[in-house]
Amino acid sequence: MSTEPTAPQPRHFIQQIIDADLASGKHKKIITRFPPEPNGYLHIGHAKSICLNSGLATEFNGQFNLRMDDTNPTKEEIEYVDSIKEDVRWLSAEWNEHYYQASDYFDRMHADAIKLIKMGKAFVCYLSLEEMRLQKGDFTTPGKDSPTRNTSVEENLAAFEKMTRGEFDEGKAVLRAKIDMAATNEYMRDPVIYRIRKVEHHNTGNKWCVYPMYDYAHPLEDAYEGITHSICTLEFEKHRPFYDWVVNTVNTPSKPQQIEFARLNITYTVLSKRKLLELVQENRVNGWDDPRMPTISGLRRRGYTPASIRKFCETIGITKHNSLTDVALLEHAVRDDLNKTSPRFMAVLDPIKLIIDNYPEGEVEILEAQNNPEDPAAGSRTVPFSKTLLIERDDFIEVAPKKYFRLTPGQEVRLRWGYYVKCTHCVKDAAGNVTAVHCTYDPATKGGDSPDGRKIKGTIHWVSEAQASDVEVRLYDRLFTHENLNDLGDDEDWRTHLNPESLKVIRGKVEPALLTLKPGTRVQFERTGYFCVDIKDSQPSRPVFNRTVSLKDSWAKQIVK
RNA sequence: AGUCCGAUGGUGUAACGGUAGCACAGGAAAUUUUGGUUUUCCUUGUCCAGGUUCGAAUCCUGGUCGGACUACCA
Repeated sequence: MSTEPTAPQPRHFIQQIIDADLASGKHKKIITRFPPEPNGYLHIGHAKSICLNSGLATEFNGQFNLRMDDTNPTKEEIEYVDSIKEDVRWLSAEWNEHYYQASDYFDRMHADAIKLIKMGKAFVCYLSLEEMRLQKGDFTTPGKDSPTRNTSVEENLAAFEKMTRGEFDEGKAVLRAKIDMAATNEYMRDPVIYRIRKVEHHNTGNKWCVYPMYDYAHPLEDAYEGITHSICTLEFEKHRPFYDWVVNTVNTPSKPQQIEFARLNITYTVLSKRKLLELVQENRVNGWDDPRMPTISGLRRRGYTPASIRKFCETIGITKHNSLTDVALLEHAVRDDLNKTSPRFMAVLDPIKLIIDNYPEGEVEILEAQNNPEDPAAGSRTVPFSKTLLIERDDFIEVAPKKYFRLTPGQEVRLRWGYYVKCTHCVKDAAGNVTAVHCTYDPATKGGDSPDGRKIKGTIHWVSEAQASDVEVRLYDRLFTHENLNDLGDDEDWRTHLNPESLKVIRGKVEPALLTLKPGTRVQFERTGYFCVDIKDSQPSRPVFNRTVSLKDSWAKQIVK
């Protein structure tokens, strides 16, 4: 039996490299890794890398490692380690038992540094930072050799030992690889591989006062773990020759291959750890998990699902050229997911009274409402109905434009799950603001169908005033008003483009069923958008709702035209 | 300035010498107890100039434009 021929799945360049490596027998099994430095919270750009690396491991039946790249104790904290693990787990990238820390390799890296010294491939240099910069040369001029470049192996061994014991102050000595000061690639001009940092490390405490540099440490970490494909972003392209130099000169048993891909950029947001840290430190947002932040924790709190983020990462693909992804792609991914999965409720965000003049005073009816028309299995709930309701202020207009299907004097609309009502008139205050809308209902249309089959164009949502609850609703919008934050002039501060209206806090009126939801629950407010119960600030029976994303609104578009 | 990398609709991508396809965005319609969803249709593209070839988005040469790099950060 043969399966129906299907179109071949498009394969990006990294999958093709792996295909070839497996076919040639270079590798039997692949091992990938995600190696964040624990100096900040993960963001959607990291999600791209996590999905890529863990996805490749799954696809090729390989292994995925999570590794803290913690070689610089001055910037790293245990708080970040914990948040990173939580976020990677939330995205359901499974590392199983393969959790590692670069700092656990410090002994081995140090031994390999001694190996390099013995080979005459590394030396201790006493040049100051400034002197070293001057001797480095530039794009067009070769660098100058360090005065200690040709000292004996014995001297270097002793000097490195002194460094390691803490006999030098910070900045007084470094260990450098001995390669070529005239190399066209600056990263090959005797790069520093160990520096002195007399700082406590969150994992190794005060055991060390010398710490390996990224360019030296990273290839070794990969090699120690047997990583086959070490995937990083484009800015490391020029580091690759040194990566290979380390692997080949130390001659590690396994020889990982570095592959670079383009990092993610999204319109109307910043995606650099430094800028995100500044937003937090300058209190421009309320922490790393502020729902406006593009961090994983921010998106989670905003109501994004892991599946929607994974879908987004799949959609944007993997290439080597820099691009700017429209945030609409992200929003589409979450709408698409939430549309299928979230139960519907009625909530009125900008209430105005609707009084049904011919409805009995004091009567309360219990109506049945479907939870999700997309999913009959989601069942139904009940909503109370009475003479005085609250509806959206937008759903009434005294003088209606063409094709307005909502309430306007003389027009009939359907109250969702309720009755047909016909608008009669409105009441205004002294200033001319509408304070209440009046209507009459047709008792024969209970549930929203009319026996005579007459068609109603507009259906609006509502809550019964007496039974409605007052809740806090947070309406989030994009954090920046500028589309491409990478495109600013040198003297232009990205902060000036912050959107002053990125957060609006309002009080809404909601149906009773909305009060008992657990924090983190995602729902749709019918005709409005997707919301979730805030996981931090909600209290029992006092939920706070975060707007994840609004529904598409083609009427709003039409009205603009 | 040098080296390296890249260039496909408005945006993100696919096509690996043989019909430029998909998704988003935008537009039109049908369906709809959400102006949502769903369905159908439409608009819009191979950076430029040469070359190789029966045939080029794809290979070659030259240009143009964009990005990365000048840390004892990662």
